[in-house]
Amino acid sequence: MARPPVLTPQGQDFPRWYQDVIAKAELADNGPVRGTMVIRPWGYAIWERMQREVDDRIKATGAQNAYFPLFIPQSYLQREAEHIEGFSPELAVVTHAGGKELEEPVVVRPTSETIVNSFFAKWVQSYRDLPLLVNNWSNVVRWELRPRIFLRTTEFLWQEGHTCHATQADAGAYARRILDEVYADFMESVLAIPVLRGRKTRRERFAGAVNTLTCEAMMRDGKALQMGTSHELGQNFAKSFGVAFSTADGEQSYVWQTSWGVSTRMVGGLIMCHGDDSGLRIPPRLAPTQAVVMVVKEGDGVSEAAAQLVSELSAAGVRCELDARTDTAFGRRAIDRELKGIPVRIEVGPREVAEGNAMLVRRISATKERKSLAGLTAAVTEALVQDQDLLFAEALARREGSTADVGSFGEAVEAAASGWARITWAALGHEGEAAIAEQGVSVRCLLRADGGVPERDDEPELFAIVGRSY
RNA sequence: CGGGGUGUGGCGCAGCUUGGUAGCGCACUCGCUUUGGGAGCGAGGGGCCGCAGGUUCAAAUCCUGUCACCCCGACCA
Repeated sequence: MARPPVLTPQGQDFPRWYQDVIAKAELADNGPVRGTMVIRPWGYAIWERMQREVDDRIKATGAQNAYFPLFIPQSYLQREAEHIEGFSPELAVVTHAGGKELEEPVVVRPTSETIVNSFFAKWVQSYRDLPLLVNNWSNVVRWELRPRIFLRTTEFLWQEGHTCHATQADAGAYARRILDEVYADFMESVLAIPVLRGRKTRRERFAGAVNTLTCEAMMRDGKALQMGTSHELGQNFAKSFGVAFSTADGEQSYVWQTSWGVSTRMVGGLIMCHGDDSGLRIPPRLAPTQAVVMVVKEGDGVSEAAAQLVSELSAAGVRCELDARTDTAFGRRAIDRELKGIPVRIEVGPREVAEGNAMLVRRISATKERKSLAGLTAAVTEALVQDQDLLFAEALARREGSTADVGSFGEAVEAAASGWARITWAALGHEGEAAIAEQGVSVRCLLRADGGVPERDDEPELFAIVGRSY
């Protein structure tokens, strides 16, 4: 009966556990080119759910989707000095095509600020064209030295938003709105991942931005994951690309811009924030399949009862599927669903049908209860709501319990071995930031004392959250 | 780029020291028995031993070179 565990236990080797879950839950495979990945149907279904939820929120802020090209003239990248300096080490450049060498090499987009702005320059003429709010769902390529599937891949999928505003205040407010209403809301209410919203230090800022806002989450091993960023670009790109407009007074002015993105990295965050030694745990609001009705064993009326449950659950709005593959051992199927993180399992067999009930097995609360067939749909919908909250509460408690208030660099580094440290920015500063970097520890973000997002780096009484990161 | 390690069926590994023509577990196929927490038994299929040279009657094994990948340090969603 005692079998070796399906997955390497987290406590034994976390990175190994991560690789194991991805393989066993059939999320993805490594591609043939280093750093590339094949996202398998279950992994992609999760991504599609993320896309849907994020896309709805983006549109609610007034942005519209558009598409910009994969290939960008190399010269475009060079127009913004900091930007090219930041990205040049990781660019993939096409020098040959159509059987001959190209006159001007073409880069595969690492991000689209340059090509987007070259068109914004044409589209924006008047203050009446502002704000211009555009979002692009795409793939991008950044040649990675040390790839890690979903977390840091050479090619990844994401959305990148690009906006133009008439004033700095408007741009700043919009960058903040994306952070709050799109990213943090999605991560907390759908992914059930608590995030700290903060401001990046100069060192951690996006290449070409004047301010980078971030959502930082803690993984189960205590490391931080940057789940999403929203940047204020100031007028840097506007000046490089000539994105200017006539104000109501007839003056020429450069636009103020933002850009912001979340990527398939969130899938990695989902895995590492919620997964346990039995596999994935997908929050109900995200789960592509929320409930699976399993025929445990054939018998009188079993298939009919199972089919009936599926149709009742579907009618109640539960994303639901039937598993009647009784040619495969029950234990195998049950474990497979656990690995994939499906929130609720309903087990029906001859015993249950005879008694007029079914077994409700919950992945997140790890409970198993007998329920009458008549009350099952209500019990499932209630369980889905409760377990969404339970998962969030658990992650929040873990983060709180693994964050230490410290007063020195040394203590911060020590705390970062197992979690995060909170230290005043005055005590740390840029020198401290450089010092802890030697130990592989970085400032994840700056916060106000009340947890609010700072407007400036030099506000008094700021706190730095420091830790190891992916 | 610096340090450490590994390349053997789809996956994970043994075999190498002391050369003799490749094996184990999982997975896969077929059959029977099973089916309430990774089923059992039996029978099968599948390997350029990373690549290229060399030594030898004979190389997965010894020698030389080379490539790839993994882990740890400087950058990134």
